[in-house]
Amino acid sequence: MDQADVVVPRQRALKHVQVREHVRSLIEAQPPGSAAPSERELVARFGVARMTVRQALDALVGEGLLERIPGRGTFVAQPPKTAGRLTSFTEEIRRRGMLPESQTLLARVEQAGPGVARALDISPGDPVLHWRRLRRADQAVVCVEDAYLNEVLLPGFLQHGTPTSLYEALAARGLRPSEVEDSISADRASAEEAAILEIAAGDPVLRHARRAVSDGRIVEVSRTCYRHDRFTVYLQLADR
Amino acid sequence: MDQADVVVPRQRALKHVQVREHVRSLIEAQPPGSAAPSERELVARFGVARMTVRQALDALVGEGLLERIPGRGTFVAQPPKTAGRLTSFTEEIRRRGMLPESQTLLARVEQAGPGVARALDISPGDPVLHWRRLRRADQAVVCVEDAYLNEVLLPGFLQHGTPTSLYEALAARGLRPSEVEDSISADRASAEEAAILEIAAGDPVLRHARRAVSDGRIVEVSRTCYRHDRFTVYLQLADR
DNA sequence: TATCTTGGCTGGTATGGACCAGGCGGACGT
DNA sequence: ACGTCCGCCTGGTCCATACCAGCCAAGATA
Repeated sequence: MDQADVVVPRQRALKHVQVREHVRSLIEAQPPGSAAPSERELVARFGVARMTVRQALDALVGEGLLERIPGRGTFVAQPPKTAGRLTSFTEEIRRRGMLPESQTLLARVEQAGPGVARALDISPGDPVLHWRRLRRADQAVVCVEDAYLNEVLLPGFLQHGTPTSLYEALAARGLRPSEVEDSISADRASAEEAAILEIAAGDPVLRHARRAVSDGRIVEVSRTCYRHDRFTVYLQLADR
Repeated sequence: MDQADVVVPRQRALKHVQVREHVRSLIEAQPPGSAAPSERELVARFGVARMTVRQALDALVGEGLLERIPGRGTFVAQPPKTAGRLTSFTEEIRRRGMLPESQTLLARVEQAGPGVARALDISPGDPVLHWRRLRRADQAVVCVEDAYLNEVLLPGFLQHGTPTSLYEALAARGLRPSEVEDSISADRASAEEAAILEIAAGDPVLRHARRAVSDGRIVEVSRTCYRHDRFTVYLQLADR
């Protein structure tokens, strides 16, 4: 093996990706309904074939960012539409125009118990990161969350301070969840939960359990207990 | 205007549609993982350009029916995966292997109040079907549901008895919801709800509100109140 | 026999040309 | 002043060709 084989993965930018990202940056600040560059215009600007431009636009149309109207042009599609999907607490609170905060109550490596081990698809006793946070929105206490992370996938995850957004930290490691299994139920607050959430024991709470999968690997298992008066889950589902 | 202009809209079958449907029929009986015809094979078979074949296969890949593997071929994808989506109470209970039952407490045409009118996107005072049902799973009381239906879209809906499954009845009229907006929260049972659900007033309940859209028209708005000890919402979400 | 090379397959990217139908506005004729 | 028609622009469809990278098995080589 000579040096020539030790190439940096210098992926030469694909034409259609260049065009796609250029258009994406053009339209992301545009209001819905405004016109995107025409296909032939992009052909001239980038010096590429029209099929290449169409491939780029197809991707954006597929993402729901653009809308084609034959005979008229290509336009920025209506607002996010099916927004807020697969979001974390931080992202969800921000989306509602509030300021998310997070106070770590506990962050340590534990040995997985049988329940957590099964949920994370590891063996009981394997190391897991247990991270308990009290979460606020605009200063008001909203929920307490216990997250269990597969330590093997996240070496030294909590060494350099605790990130604000778990999902953003996972994304930075290429482990952003792409699929989740959630369960949502109502229950009574335990004495411990009530103390943390500043409510009375037995008050209604919303429980949310999540198993998050990234690239076929289970990266996060969490259980969250919400004050019933400060949080509602909103969902948009579509059959396709 | 002569007769030549009065053409039947004889849409000559588009090539890529022909190829797409042919491949669809080929693969719909195949087990996941089996190979689909290669692109060049389809080019030869249909006498079309490869771009056309790719356009056809792109559509099927987009539908999740096919999966491309560079250097290997195109294969029938794993089954839909994301099962049980956009289901009604009846379907959801059946999916859990229990027997759903429904007892109509109220079924009549009312004048829409301001809240329901806004949710149904009609004017206050317009006629709406109000249908309240007590719902059971394996005989056990689970929830009470208030559904409001757009009377204009469903003439004589409750005339010939009340259907068991609302969604199946809607499907029979081509109005099965394709998109829904849900909100889920925890709360305390009101005195009336508690009496119906055979629990104590103030006990925790899970509230579920839904706006269901079919073909761009809002067909159903409902509010459901679940006993916290007998129902949990399960969800599978995926980013795409 | 075990390893290496190679060529034939796959899908992925890209070019450049061609024609169609539909939206739309300006030029034209009434 | 008004309506019609035509030409330009748009995206939609389709063709023929070319080269790339990855997979894989068969044949060549050590």
